[in-house]
Amino acid sequence: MDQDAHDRLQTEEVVAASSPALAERGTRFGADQRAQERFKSRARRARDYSTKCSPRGCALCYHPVPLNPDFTLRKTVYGAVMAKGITKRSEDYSQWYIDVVLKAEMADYSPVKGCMVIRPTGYGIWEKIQEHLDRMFKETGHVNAYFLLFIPESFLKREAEHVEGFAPECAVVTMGGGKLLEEPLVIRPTSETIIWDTYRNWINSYRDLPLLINQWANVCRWEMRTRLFLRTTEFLWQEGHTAHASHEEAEEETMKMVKVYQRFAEEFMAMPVLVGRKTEREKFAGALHTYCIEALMQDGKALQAGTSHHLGQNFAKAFDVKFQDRDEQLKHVYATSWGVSTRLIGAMIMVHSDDKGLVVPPRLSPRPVVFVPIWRGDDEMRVVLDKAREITRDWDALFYHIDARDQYKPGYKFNEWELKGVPLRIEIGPRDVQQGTVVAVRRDTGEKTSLSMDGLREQLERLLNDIQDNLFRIAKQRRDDSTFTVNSYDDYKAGIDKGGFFRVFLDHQNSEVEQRLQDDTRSTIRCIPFDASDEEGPCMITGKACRGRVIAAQSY
RNA sequence: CGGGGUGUAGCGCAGUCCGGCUAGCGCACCUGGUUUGGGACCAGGGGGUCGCCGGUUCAAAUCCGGCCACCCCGACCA
Repeated sequence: MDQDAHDRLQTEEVVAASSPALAERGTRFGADQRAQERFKSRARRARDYSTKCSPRGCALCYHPVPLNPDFTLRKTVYGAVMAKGITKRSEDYSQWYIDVVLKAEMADYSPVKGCMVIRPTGYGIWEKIQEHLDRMFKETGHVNAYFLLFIPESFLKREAEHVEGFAPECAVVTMGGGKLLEEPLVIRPTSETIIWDTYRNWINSYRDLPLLINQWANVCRWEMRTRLFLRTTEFLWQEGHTAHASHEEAEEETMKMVKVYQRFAEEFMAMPVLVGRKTEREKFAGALHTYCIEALMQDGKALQAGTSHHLGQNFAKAFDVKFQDRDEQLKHVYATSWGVSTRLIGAMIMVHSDDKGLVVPPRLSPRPVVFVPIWRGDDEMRVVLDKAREITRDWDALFYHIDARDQYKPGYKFNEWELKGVPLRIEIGPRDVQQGTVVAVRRDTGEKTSLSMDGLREQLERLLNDIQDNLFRIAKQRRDDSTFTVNSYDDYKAGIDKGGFFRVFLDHQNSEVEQRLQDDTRSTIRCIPFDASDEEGPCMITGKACRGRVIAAQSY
């Protein structure tokens, strides 16, 4: 079906389907004539803007009550001027971040508050993250499965701490098919409950253990304040959920996965991280303890980039998941869960990017090399493009891209690809063709080098490795330069607003200490690092003797 | 929920005080031509319920009343 016919069909169906239904619902909910008119116009607008609007599935057309009659769509920002107009980091870091996300076309605002559209440039990076992590999960014995989006409300209430932690930020579906549901369905904020309810049926014997499953999914948490990629109402993530026969084995798994995250962050994202344990206050709702990786952004704020939880027997008890052990006893299983999300994309941006735009580490780049051909007139165009195609004939198609667009001049393309963070740009013009060379330009340093066309692929791979290493080195240097060791609370208060990780003595078992820290300084204990020394000292707030320094910082 | 800001074409804005021609400008977009080693140029063209509702008026983007949305900064929070 051609697009026009498709649109016509949808229009007719939507109007036919929505108007009577709306009118009926309007009556049912006691809405007056005007509200109905408004809602019809809202549905019409939704139809106009949503070409995918299916008469059976469109949430906008089928919404039972016009929650907000003056519904308006958010403005979108794409398509206009590119790198021009990126706020400098030094001027306004938050605005810089937003500018980079929007202008590099990573994501866009959406008609729904707090939600975003992940555009191909951003989604391509998520796919690379998935590709590498998925491999690492499978290499460590995990398999993928998919559970469900909807969680019966009662499930969430089964684990006391868990429900307390998540209830306030849950979205709940109360209607389906035009009728009130028997039991409201929570849109998953995380899947422990539904998964453990399922695991009960899958686990009988110690021979069924360990059960090592991962899920790639979307989740929904109704946050008060959202930021592109860092905290959105709906986001994408992976959540691993494992079941084990013993506490020790679950602990080993929890530790193993936080280390997988560390390796991924450092080797693929070129992002150095601290690895450690969360305090009681900061741990996952329902866990015995939580391990995490913490990264430092360029503005000196910390960002939690991944977590791994030892859930003990809490969920097994709440959902009655037992197995018969070798000793013939019935025992509750031990659980872990671990996850990273599209927040990692935000981390990548804030660790590596610069005032010219995005900087993508080569290993996260969907196409790390872009050719910008240069020509004068049709003859040269043919020669240059033919040469570029000849050079790349045997290359992996996902290694490079030839930007043959004729409506932009090379200079424009240079800026555009820099804005989008492509690690390596290859300039190839008539002179190069004659000399058998190309010019390679690194995104990280801006350095230009002339390379021979012979063995170009290998030279580029070397360069990419160099860029990857360099990005990590710079990020690590910055992190180390922004990590401070202080002993007095006064010194801490004097320094904390400037950002950075602070190695301090704090009585982290006392939640009042953390509360006071937060009230005084808007900072928190990010983690109790694994590699903390045995050094002893007085808590900088209470003076109580502590062993080992913790990491405190302001955070996102 | 508090503070600040903004709603006029896809984006950025002018016009609003002091009501009045057909609502402008730059970028982007379309057509044709010339260009192309760091954001090209010329000519022509398309695109706007001025956030929404109501009021005042011969006449409202502009004045009055009400509402809504979004962004930023806080508060809150895995």
